[in-house]
Amino acid sequence: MALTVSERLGYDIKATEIAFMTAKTEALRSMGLTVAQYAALLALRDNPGISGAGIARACLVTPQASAATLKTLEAKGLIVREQDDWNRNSRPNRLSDEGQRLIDLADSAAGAVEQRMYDALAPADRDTLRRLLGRCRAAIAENP
Amino acid sequence: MALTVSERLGYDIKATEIAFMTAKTEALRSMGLTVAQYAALLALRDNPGISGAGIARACLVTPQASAATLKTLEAKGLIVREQDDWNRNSRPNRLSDEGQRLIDLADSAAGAVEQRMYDALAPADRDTLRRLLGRCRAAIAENP
DNA sequence: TGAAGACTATCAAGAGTTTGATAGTCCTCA
DNA sequence: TGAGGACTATCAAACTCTTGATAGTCTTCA
Repeated sequence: MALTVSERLGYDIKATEIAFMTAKTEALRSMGLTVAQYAALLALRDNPGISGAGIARACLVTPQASAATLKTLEAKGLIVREQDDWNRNSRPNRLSDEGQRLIDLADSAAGAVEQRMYDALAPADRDTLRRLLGRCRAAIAENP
Repeated sequence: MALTVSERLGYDIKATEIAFMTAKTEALRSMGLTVAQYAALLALRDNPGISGAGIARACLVTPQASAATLKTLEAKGLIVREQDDWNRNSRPNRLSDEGQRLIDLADSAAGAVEQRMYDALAPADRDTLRRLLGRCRAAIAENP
């Protein structure tokens, strides 16, 4: 017997993800950043010199998607794409001064959304939510 | 003080949503349906005659996106787009026989993913998860 | 040393979605 | 009755992401 729509947890998860994206998009609009660009800058701030592929993993997107984002960020002068001296096939990325300034500003705006969500839940609730979502992912990953 | 990445609940929510989408995409691949098409057919099965705008709301996408999906489904012969006799500006959509057959088949496959997630959680856990996600959405919606 | 495997970067093409805008239709209330 | 507001459908353009494929580089191990 199939589950009715209201019984499906996927709907709640998707709705929450969309609400989250919408709020962040709104918060970042005035500074001309997309959510993807913000996420890449954030990963870059926390991991200076990270590769494009590393950013892709951190942001849960494909390497191609992150490459496109980095291209845009470089054109905006927010990051510097180094050429490794030892001539390797990797291009470490770093924030420019302007990028550093902007990500701090952006994180004040978009991070506030996350912060509201964080503050709305007691520490035990946060652990519970994380744990339940982890169980969901584990269940999804099971073999059919 | 900004939250560290590991403290951010948004990451867990996004990761779960992606895992869910990936599993459903995989389950539907063999029958040539995308997740968006599956979702539209499901909304249509549960609400015969629903409008395109109604499907958009049910699927949490824009009316334009649902219109594109319906166009594809009509071309595949899975739905019938009626022209309201009373000449209104609405086009009720219904499943064709083939569409009815396919959505049942598709829901066996993709619904199983949802079912695994459902079965992995005790009833109390399911309520808790839904309630916590609801609190997150409420917090996100608050005024900054 | 040399070959296999894993990782990184990038090009190209296609699919799907969003924003923005236009127009017809229905309902409500003054 | 008639104007306003809400809803529906749809066209068009831009954007982002994905899949698919190619090629260079690093590491490991026989």
